[in-house]
Amino acid sequence: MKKNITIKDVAKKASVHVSTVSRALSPNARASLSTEVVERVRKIAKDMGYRPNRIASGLRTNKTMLIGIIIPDITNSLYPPIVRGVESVLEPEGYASILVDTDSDPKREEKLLEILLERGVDGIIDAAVSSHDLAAAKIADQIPVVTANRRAFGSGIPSVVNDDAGGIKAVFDLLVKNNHSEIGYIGGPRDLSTGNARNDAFLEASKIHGIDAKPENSIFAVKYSEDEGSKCADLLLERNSEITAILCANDRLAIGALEALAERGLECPKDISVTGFNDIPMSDRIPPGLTTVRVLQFDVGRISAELLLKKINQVDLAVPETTIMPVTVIERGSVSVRD
Amino acid sequence: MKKNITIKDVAKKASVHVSTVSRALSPNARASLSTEVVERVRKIAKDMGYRPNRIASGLRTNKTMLIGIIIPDITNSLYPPIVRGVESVLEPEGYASILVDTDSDPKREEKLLEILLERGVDGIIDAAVSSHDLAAAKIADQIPVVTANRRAFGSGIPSVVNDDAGGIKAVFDLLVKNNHSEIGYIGGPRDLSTGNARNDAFLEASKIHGIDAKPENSIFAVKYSEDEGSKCADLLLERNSEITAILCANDRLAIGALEALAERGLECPKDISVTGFNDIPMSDRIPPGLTTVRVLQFDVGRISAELLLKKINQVDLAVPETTIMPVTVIERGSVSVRD
DNA sequence: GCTGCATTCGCAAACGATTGCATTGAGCTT
DNA sequence: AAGCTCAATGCAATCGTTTGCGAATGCAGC
Repeated sequence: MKKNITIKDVAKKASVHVSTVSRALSPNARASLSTEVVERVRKIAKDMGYRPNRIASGLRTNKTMLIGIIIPDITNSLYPPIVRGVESVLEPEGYASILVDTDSDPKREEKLLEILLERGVDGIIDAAVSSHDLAAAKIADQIPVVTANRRAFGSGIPSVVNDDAGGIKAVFDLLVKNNHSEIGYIGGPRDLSTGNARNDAFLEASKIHGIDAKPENSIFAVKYSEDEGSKCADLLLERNSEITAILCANDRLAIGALEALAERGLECPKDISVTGFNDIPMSDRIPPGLTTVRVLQFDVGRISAELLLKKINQVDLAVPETTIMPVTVIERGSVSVRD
Repeated sequence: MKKNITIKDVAKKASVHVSTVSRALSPNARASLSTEVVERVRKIAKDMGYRPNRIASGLRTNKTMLIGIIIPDITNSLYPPIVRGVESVLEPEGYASILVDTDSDPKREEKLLEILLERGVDGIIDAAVSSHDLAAAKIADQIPVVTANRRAFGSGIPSVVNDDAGGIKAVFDLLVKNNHSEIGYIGGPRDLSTGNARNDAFLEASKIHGIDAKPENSIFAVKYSEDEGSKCADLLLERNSEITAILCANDRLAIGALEALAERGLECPKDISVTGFNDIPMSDRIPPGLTTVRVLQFDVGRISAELLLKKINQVDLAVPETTIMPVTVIERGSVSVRD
């Protein structure tokens, strides 16, 4: 594996000083050089196959052009679109991204934040924050941070999230419109802002529609998984067999719920309606087709990155603390109209 | 945002030379120092909140402890497990990874490889190579590269792949065992090693079973997508209505095929059986449950990373050029037994 | 008390790029 | 022709670490 060509090699071949090469290659500094020299140096550099060393440049300028992306788990289909959204704005600007997974472990999140700092990332997109995240808050006054999909309450970290409340209310409305009144709720984890917001919204929606939110009709999953969804659905039905619809804080919970229904010999939507949240891939293909709330994860990532760039480039520019992305109810087969 | 603490600050506070601090903090060099000094320096460094600057260290040592992961598209559920597998071995060794998506565009792949080199990654895992990839081959003699899930024929790049041939033969066997003999085939893209291998295996399996592989029973998708699967299935059925089973080179093609069947009013598996490849998430939940070939993507990533580490640490150590991971047929509902 | 050898640490040069400042020289003014 | 300006380029320090080498110290052996 051969030695890399440096700016010094180019300088020698062009018989100019290294600083001249540096300037010739830098779009900004180029102006202070004669066009002939710029042309000559650039040609020589190209011919020699010169490849700038971003490490050296990063050391000198204190900008690595790297950003860190923290997510709970890339195998969870909710997160890849966020990553792509982030990349869609960062890559054209010359940034690359270091991706890390926390596995929803706050300890790991803290450690990974530290690792990212060691590597001198210019900013961090954190999609793995807990609702009251101390680690993230601490990091956020050392380096620009934006949270995506979730928020860390009281941290002052700008966040880009989906309209969790609006989505829940909308599906609630839909259920009520279809004459459901005994509605079960499988909530999200309370230590996540999404869980928080959706749970609160469910209560509020009940109140608005004048429906008594009986405690036995609500249950809270400890994590967003299919298994949890099944368990919760089972409990719900044991506690109240009058339930005609189950509103779930998340698609995976909903899929689990569907499974639990099937095992009990209950048919969806004929016997019981089910709704989800997120519109994850395949939720249209799982029978009877999940009625759910579509979120714009790509755009969540995109806008997070835009905000982050602003914070990086203009340190004390005020950016919106909370950006809420619109959601849309996607009606499929899992909700029936009662008579 | 406050200035970072450097080794120099620690040195001053400990009233020792920076080199002493460096050695005290390095697990290897630590031995050449007295234990008292080591202890004292480490304590002071910790108390001051010293955080090593990997950029500076990388410049000096010419090792960034970064590796690049190239995949076609992280939103394709086939790839996240590979990424996690890679991370599972690299993270404990102190590596972080830069993830990039090619969108299956060879031009982009080439550009991204260049970007990774500029950033001084210590090695690259490429899961986006085409079957005859020149860009990857060129890069591979400048820096350690391992391909995952796919291979670049004739490039000499070590690859970790699934037993594509074995998987296809196994499902073929299964179909034959269930008395299917008029078998349609939706093949993979020819410019991918997976497509290549699976297509060849289909032909070979036909021969083994003494089944005439009629040209009109085979069709090749230009990419692995549900849409392509639908289109191909339609064509297949138009060309030969006697087909009783469609063997697909990939789950997404199979899902598309299932859709096409449904639109034609054909029932799977009663009228036509369908098989896939990969066992992607949700393929168990899509009715009637896809019979497919399970691949060990996490392990593909894991072993790729292990190979890469070996190449990084011992430049001229011979590593296996091809590592083939075992596959298993997962029987679900999409294959019927004919009488 | 001197020599010799280890042990422990400091010195300073790298790594490759960037950038404020100094220098050069050409062209212009008077 | 001297003085001046300004454009174009060179000089050298710097970013934070690592590491080969050499200096200092201490101790053992004689």
